[in-house]
Amino acid sequence: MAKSFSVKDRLHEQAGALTPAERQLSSVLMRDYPVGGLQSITRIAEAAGVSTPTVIRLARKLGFDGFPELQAAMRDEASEQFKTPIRKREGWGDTKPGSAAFTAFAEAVFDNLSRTIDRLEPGTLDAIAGVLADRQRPVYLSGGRITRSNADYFYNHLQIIRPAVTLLGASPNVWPQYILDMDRASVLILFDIRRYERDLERLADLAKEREAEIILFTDQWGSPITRLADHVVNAMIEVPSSWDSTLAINLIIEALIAEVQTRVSDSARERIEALEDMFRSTRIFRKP
Amino acid sequence: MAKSFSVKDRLHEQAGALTPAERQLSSVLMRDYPVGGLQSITRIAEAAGVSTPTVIRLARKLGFDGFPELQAAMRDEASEQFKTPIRKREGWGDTKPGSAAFTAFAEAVFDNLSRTIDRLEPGTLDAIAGVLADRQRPVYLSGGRITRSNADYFYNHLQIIRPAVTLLGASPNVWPQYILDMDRASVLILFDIRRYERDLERLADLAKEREAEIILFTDQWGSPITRLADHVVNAMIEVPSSWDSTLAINLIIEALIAEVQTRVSDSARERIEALEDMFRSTRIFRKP
DNA sequence: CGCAGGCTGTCAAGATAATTTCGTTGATTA
DNA sequence: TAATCAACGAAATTATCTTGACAGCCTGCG
Repeated sequence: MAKSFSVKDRLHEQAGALTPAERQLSSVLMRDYPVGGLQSITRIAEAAGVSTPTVIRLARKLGFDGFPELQAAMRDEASEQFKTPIRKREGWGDTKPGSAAFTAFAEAVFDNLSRTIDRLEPGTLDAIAGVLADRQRPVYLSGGRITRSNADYFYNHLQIIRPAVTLLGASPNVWPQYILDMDRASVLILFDIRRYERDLERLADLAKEREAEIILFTDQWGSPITRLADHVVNAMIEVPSSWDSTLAINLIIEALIAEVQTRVSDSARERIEALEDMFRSTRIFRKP
Repeated sequence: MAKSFSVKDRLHEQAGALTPAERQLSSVLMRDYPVGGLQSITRIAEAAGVSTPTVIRLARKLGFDGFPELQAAMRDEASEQFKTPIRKREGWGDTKPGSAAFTAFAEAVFDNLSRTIDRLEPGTLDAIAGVLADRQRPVYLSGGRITRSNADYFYNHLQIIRPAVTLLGASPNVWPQYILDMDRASVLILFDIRRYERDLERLADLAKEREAEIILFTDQWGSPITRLADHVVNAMIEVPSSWDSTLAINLIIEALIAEVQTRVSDSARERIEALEDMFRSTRIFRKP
């Protein structure tokens, strides 16, 4: 291969042919590219958690004679990029990641995330995490046409962390039997963003009659269920697209998963370990 | 080495106290600042036409312990200047959105998102959108234990936008019948993040044998499927949690949905409207 | 179950870099 | 014309890096 390829290019080109340790290393190199590669081989190896020979092997695989040559190449690239007067830097400034549309989209998402966080009531997450960390309380989840995936994602994790978690299926016909089981200890997590769905509201009504605690994830305008909910998370969902973005909802979900996991950690540890044993058939890569 | 002034500042500050040889050296350092200072002391000394002890004496005069410290300082400066504007994200300092844990989590997510974008190969999104916008090509999706939800989310939208979209179920037992249908026109979208799953790799193998085009969403380290994939998206997934974050993957998914929607928009419009009519007539939602 | 082969770390030798020591140079001054 | 001293580099010394050789480990296969 010709010398004109950047280290980044070469890494990507060889991506498929890299061994696990080399991938690990590659990701460290990319992390602070290209300046990160300008320290001694020892330091780089340490940062990546691999041995120094592995670094050399990667350098060779990329077509260099040895590590010093790789480093020289990266230094040249760094120097080159510093010389270009205006930030022609890829990624954001302009151009590269495809269209301007993508940049606009990404910026809207960033904006949504910050604004969603800003708008959160201080105690809300804490309260929700507290409720979900109580293993005595059965948890039910349901979502709308689109947000069903979000409910599914939340369910997926919760159900591993703690017992008594139920995902209400897509078809409202089967909901009543679950509703029958609800009581004041029950927790119902609902997702309802615009194009608010009547069925969900009815579900919330019935659950409230049985005094279940309702946690609602909705959009900036607020689903009608707001009036019934004990805890409400308003996420910003508008992006330059025909579709709404549920990324802000996912952010909150993931944060809650982390928090709930922490709170129930002792009791959950054995649960998770048991599960992992069962999943052992799938190979593990590398614990951080 | 008390203060945190840049090397440039220190050189300027000491300008009057420099000896001729040091002045010479200083000017060489400034010529390709700060990257020029990142080679070995020998090379720098040669370039400046001075001896290596002179370099060390200058480093000490500037307040460093030795040459390596000076070099580390210059590397940090270079690295700092390389950071993309978005990533600085100093904003929301102390907006008390609850715990410090949450703030840390949110910051990690922001970092993940921007780094994921940084790392995207320029043409990738474009290429993927192009493939998915071709309504002649049947699309199949599948994911792992956790990422199944992401696949589901993508499926949910794609299936509304265009025909011939299939979500492969949770149980690998039923995959073979779908694989039988695949050919060189088929597109297989896979999600595989760490704790890479063997079943998915096998699926990819079989699909590749039938010459299907494979689109892979994986993590920063890269699933083994990378070697088989025609398009790869590497998302950063590490957060301060026991669980990995798939938010960056979702960002790309949503961006792709927006883009594909735009490309097929004319033909998709009638499709969506038809669907909405059906939803309206059966019952459920109201318009926002 | 045992073997083959790929992956990766340990170790030690050889190479290079960084620092110290010390002597030379040249300018300044008595 | 010495004597002094800062500036500087050559060479020696020490520290660190780079690389090759080798061995352990895991995985896949018969």
